[in-house]
Amino acid sequence: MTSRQTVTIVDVARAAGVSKSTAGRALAGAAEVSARTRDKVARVAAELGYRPNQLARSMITGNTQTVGVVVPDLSNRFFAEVLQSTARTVRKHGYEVLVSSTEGEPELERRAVETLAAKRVDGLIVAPLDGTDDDHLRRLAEDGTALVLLDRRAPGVDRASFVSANNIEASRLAIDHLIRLGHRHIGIISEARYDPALLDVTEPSAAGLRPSAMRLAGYLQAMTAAGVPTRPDHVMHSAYSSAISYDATRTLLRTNPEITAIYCTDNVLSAGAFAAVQDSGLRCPQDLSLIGFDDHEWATLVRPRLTAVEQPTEAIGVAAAEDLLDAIATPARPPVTRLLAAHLVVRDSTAVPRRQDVD
Amino acid sequence: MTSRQTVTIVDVARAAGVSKSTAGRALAGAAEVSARTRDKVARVAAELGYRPNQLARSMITGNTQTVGVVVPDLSNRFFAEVLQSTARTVRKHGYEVLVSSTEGEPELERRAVETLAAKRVDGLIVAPLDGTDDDHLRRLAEDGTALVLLDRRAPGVDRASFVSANNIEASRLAIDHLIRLGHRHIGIISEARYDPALLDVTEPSAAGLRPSAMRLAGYLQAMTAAGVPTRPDHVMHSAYSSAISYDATRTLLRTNPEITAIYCTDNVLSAGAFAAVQDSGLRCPQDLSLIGFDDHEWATLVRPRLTAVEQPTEAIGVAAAEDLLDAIATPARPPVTRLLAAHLVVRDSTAVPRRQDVD
DNA sequence: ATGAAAGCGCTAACAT
DNA sequence: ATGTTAGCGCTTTCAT
Repeated sequence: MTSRQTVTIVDVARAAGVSKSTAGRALAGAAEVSARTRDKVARVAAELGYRPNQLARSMITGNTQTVGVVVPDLSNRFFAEVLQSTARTVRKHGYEVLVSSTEGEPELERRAVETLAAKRVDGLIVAPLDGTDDDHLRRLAEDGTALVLLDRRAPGVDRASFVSANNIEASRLAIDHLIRLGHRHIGIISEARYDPALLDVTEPSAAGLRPSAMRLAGYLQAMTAAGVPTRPDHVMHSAYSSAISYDATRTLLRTNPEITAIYCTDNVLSAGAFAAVQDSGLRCPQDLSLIGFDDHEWATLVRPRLTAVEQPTEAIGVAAAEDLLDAIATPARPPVTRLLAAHLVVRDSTAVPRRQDVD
Repeated sequence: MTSRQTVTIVDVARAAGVSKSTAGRALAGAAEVSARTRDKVARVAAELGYRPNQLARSMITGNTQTVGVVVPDLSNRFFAEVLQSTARTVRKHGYEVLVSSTEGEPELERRAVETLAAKRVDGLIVAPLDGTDDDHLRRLAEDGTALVLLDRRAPGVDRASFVSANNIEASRLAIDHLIRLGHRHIGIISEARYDPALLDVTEPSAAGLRPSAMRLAGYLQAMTAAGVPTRPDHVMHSAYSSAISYDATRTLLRTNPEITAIYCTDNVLSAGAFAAVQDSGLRCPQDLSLIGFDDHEWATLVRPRLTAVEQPTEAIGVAAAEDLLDAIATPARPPVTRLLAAHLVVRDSTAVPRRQDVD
């Protein structure tokens, strides 16, 4: 057979000599069907290669057993691993995953959400971009679709749960470590830009700030709390690219030679920063300490081994999935916020600064 | 509104004062609708927050604008990147991706394929596991569902296209490089086991061999072609795990001290092998050359920089997607095979062996 | 325990 | 240019 013509339940019913409804009941394993007919129907269905049409079923039941996952970048290890653990978790509960990568474009995110909604996913996990507009998400949540925000809260959207690492605390771990070692001039490579207002962002889940802004806030706050003055020129902006991070790091080191430590606040930026330090002529950690972000498989392969702040990636994926399933099962349930703790893995790229710099 | 109660086309039609079909035509942008009613319907639809039900549409049109992607491991960088480029490619043509990770379990693969088929995906890209049974895939293809096999051919399944790197050629690149440098005792870390029959597998797309077996075949053939004897004890088996690869590499080096070069044939095995070489006490590349597989972001971060065989990951994802879309558009079209060339990136982990070993 | 009929939301003939 | 009708394949009343 080359035909895409599929076997329907009517074909099964006819071949088994029963009505369509009986066939349906038998296939569903309903109790009110005689064992005889149930076997007969099952056998005939197998012979014919019957495969139930989930679309038709969904039309009636109103659920598709499918959840959507919308992330900015699937080739980013963080999102890839979150997707992996999310997919595993929901599958155990009978759900599949429709995935969409928005590649940093807000318009793609909007369309992805619309498309998945049109496909009637039962719920949606979205790591929203920093676009201006969150209408598509708000509408979705208000229509009653289960929604979990991942990694970044969307300002106008209540009624959605939020799962993320505690990014303010994550930065504090890194900065406290450096300050304890004696560092006073600590640079940061960030996707966010310096903004004194970040000093006041204390609630790590409140604002709709991007993770990078949260991490910058944590840096500023930890410095300030320790009595170390923050300097705008020590906050180096970099776009979401390893190559750009490389340049940013080189520039930071060149223009601010007093810096004895660098904290890099993102997965993809860490690789560029590490390479830049290697090429800078400075010895790490003797001349310069470096802290990366996220767990890289290369953290223990490079020399010096990389000290890094690691997010509980898998736990985040599981938490997002579980909360979504919960919201699907109990629509009335109020949204929850789950901030998971990051931890600092101290390896060899951080040490006491060579010369104690004093202001 | 907290209700999941959705606005249907009937609601829109009624509010616009037209019939259901006119509303449908207007929404679809059909030409035979007057500009006036089209505007009216569009306005009313927007006001009501109407969102077309793609399920209902699919019931009629017979296509879901969705393709399935089934891979063994989403946290493997190779599959993550293939998924990324596949998703991007199909999205440009109006398709979304249902993804499933089989985590190395054949039973999960079978279920995933069944589930996606029940959801009536228009086509499927599958990187099949090495389970014994390919019935689920054969049935799918014979039912006329577009099917592209990724990375590994499934023996019993013709009527499916095949997209992969040329793994035999990939190994030849690595081994020729080493032999040209003067190596005669070259070990290999492989997920496959030594098998002399692999010497005869010349057609890189014919057999249903796993990529690892193909790469081992390429190793054996390149050695033999160069007149270098192959030795079963130089073929070191490792399971799919970086830690196990570490142990395998250590063992290989201990038991076969004559080895001057190691070729590692897999993504996740490469990290373990590199760490093992670091810890072995041997200097790389002076005492031991190492070739890894796939492009790692750490290849240029470690010292020595890693020489590696790189697959055209993105091109593979695009090719798989394009072929699938082609097969969907032209069901009668015969399956095609696309073997993309890998290339060797020579960095610093390979060099002339210290002592020329002679047999 | 089984069958007949209704209908999920939409598109696609077939009218007019 | 618009309305009417008939389904897509299934589940779910409602009968019997």
